[in-house]
Amino acid sequence: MARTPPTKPRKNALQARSRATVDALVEATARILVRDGFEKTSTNRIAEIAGVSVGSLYQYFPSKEALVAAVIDRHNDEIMGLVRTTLVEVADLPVDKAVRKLVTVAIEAHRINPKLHRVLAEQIPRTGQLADVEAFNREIHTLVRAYLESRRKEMRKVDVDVATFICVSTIEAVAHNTVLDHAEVLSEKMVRTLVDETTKMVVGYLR
Amino acid sequence: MARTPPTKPRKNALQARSRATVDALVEATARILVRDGFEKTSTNRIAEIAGVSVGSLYQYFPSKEALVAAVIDRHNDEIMGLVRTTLVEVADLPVDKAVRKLVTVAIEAHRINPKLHRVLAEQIPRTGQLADVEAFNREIHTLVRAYLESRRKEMRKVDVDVATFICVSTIEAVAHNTVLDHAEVLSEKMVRTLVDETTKMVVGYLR
Amino acid sequence: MARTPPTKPRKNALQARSRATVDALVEATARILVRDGFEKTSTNRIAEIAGVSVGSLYQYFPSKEALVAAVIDRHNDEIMGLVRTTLVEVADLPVDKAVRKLVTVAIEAHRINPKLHRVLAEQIPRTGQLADVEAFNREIHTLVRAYLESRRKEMRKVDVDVATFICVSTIEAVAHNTVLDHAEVLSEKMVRTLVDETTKMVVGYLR
Amino acid sequence: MARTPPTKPRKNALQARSRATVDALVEATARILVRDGFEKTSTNRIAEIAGVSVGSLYQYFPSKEALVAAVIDRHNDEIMGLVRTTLVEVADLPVDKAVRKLVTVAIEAHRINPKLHRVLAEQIPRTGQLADVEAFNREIHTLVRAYLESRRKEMRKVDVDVATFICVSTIEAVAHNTVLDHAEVLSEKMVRTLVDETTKMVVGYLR
DNA sequence: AATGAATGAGGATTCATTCAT
DNA sequence: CATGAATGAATCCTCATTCAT
Repeated sequence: MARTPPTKPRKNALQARSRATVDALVEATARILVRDGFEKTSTNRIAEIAGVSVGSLYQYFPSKEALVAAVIDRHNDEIMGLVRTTLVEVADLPVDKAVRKLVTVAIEAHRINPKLHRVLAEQIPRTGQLADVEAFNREIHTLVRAYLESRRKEMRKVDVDVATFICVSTIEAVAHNTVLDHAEVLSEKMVRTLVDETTKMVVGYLR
Repeated sequence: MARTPPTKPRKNALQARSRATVDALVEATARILVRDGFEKTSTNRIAEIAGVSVGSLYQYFPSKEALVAAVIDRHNDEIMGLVRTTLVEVADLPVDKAVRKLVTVAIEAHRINPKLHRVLAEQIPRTGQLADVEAFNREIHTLVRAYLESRRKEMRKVDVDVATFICVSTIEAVAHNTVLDHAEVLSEKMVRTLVDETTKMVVGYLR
Repeated sequence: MARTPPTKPRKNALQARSRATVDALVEATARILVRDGFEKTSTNRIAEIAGVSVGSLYQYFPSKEALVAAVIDRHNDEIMGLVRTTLVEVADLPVDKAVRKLVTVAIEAHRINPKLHRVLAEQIPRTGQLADVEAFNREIHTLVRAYLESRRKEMRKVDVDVATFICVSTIEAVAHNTVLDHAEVLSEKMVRTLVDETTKMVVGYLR
Repeated sequence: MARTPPTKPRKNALQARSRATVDALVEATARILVRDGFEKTSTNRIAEIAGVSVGSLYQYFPSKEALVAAVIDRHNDEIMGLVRTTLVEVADLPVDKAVRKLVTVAIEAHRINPKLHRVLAEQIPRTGQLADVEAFNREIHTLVRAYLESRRKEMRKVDVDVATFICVSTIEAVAHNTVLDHAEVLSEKMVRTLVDETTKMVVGYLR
């Protein structure tokens, strides 16, 4: 394995000014990542767009990768916010209603920032410390698994882990391809159709 | 939009020696891509591993991207070979048998060279001329769609395009996650279970 | 000639607190110089180790060089303390006793802080204002010369300046090489032998 | 210990053009080292002065330190050439003649390029792989020791290692200080006086 | 006086690409 | 056709120093 650059933030930046700088840097990174892709994202450029000097950048982030990692974390947090909320809402619903909500939220999550999502999906491995991403995946798996476990009586006999794996993969893939392939032109009707169909498939599979 | 480098091979390399050089270069590119990742894949290194001078490399490929594109094409060709063959074999089979075969071949395809697959999946967009990849996706879609169309009578009423989209997404995702997440440790039993379950879901959905 | 940075301390630091800060800074500089070498000695690091902000550092020292110069001065002062004392003690002693004492004190001086001594020996020219170092050398020369002058009757006919130059060079070199080459492993027996031999050589030369 | 950059040349550069490039780089490094000192010696500057691109520099030297090491080696080779020759010439001479020649050659050696000598003396430790320098010192010690050993009968009873250490240190120090302190203004008369006196001291010591 | 966030010039190094041989 | 030396723009990152608070 190649050695990877450090990814942990350098300071915690609790003061207001620092906080603003850090935010500007992460925001700028996200923007450039979307506009130019990972390879063309240089630290000098990030600093420039953030309206900050390179020196400040390195005061808070030890490397380019650390910035990308911060962007990933921020994005994942947004997504996890949605997903967690949904899974709580869904806890007492029957499988069909729940799956529909999950499919819907998956698409919503991908729509938060589709281009960023794509770039990040591509760049995550290069970030080195992808621990956060694995944690992200694990949490989703755990939450979904817990739901399925609690609804076992409505379902046919399945290995819950296998079912979780297949459902999460499927829903994620449909959402990903829906949002990313069809880019910006995504009619509400189309979305509804895809939600319907995906729900049908997953629910059919579980029961 | 940034201008992208040329990606077409420079000459047709009809002579035997040329052919060998080209092959060596593509092979070397693939190997380094797997070993070191895209960022550390330099043309000088590729030439060295291929046992050729950089000058010769540029005789056959106008840019680094062209080499990566060639690797992608070669990999996609291998996959498409499998898929096309399978879809021919499957043409006269009922949906359940057919889906099972498709799921199986999807996993096989991902197992051809999982590491390369992963790297390529990450690098493709950066290649500029991603036309090839879209063509690849389009062909798969077309082939599967044709099969489903021909088997309409076994299926419930669905929009064939939507069904194709969902089925292809699902099968691809399960295969991808199965092979890449579970890395090298993938028991045959596990594979069979996942094939069974995925088949069950997709077939259940189509009928 | 390149312009050199200012090297004089910024204020006289008469207040007790100031004095403490200055000391802490000089001490920190010396420590980092020894630990990390000149190139890795940064003002931010010095301030940190000294438990002071960079801003404060620049309140007392106008440049990094000024700090290094302060360290050099402090070190030279320690050495000159020893040497002056010894030359006073030695004033009434015959040449053989005197030389032995001088050789001994030279080795002692190098042993005060050998690592710092080495780093400083390497860095001094870069300090710009190497005036202090020349002053240091001049004072030693002057003191030794005065002693030799006063003992002329015990000695053969020599140019006192030449003799001073050769004696000081020799004693300094033996002390330097003894301490720095043989690093930490320097038995007392070895030291005694070297003192004996060097004394023999120098005394033999003078008489 | 801090990690040190690589110091071994990258290629052997046997072709004529390469050889010229390498020479130009080493020569340029020496010149800049003398003119601006180690800290201001940047690779871009070296390349510029050498009339070569930075890229070429890095084709042959993996780091700035490697270049400095090459300069040191070249300089040491020049000196060792002189010293070896002298020790051969001196092999059959009595101690007094021999020492005189050695003192003379030591001063000559320091006069090859006094400024470079000074800078290198200061920078050697920072070069990391100082192996070559130690080898250099070891060889001098070995050669001188062998001579003294062979002339034992002319000498009083001494530990040959101790005598070698003291003689080499002394001669080196006098030469060093003579050439470097008195900079450019060094009359032949002065040199002769110093050679005479140093020889007298060392010979007196050995007999 | 002290703080420490911010600055940005400058330095080391890489690598796709060209071109003289 | 092949070679591989040469190029130099571009990138990451450091650190002495300043200055608003």
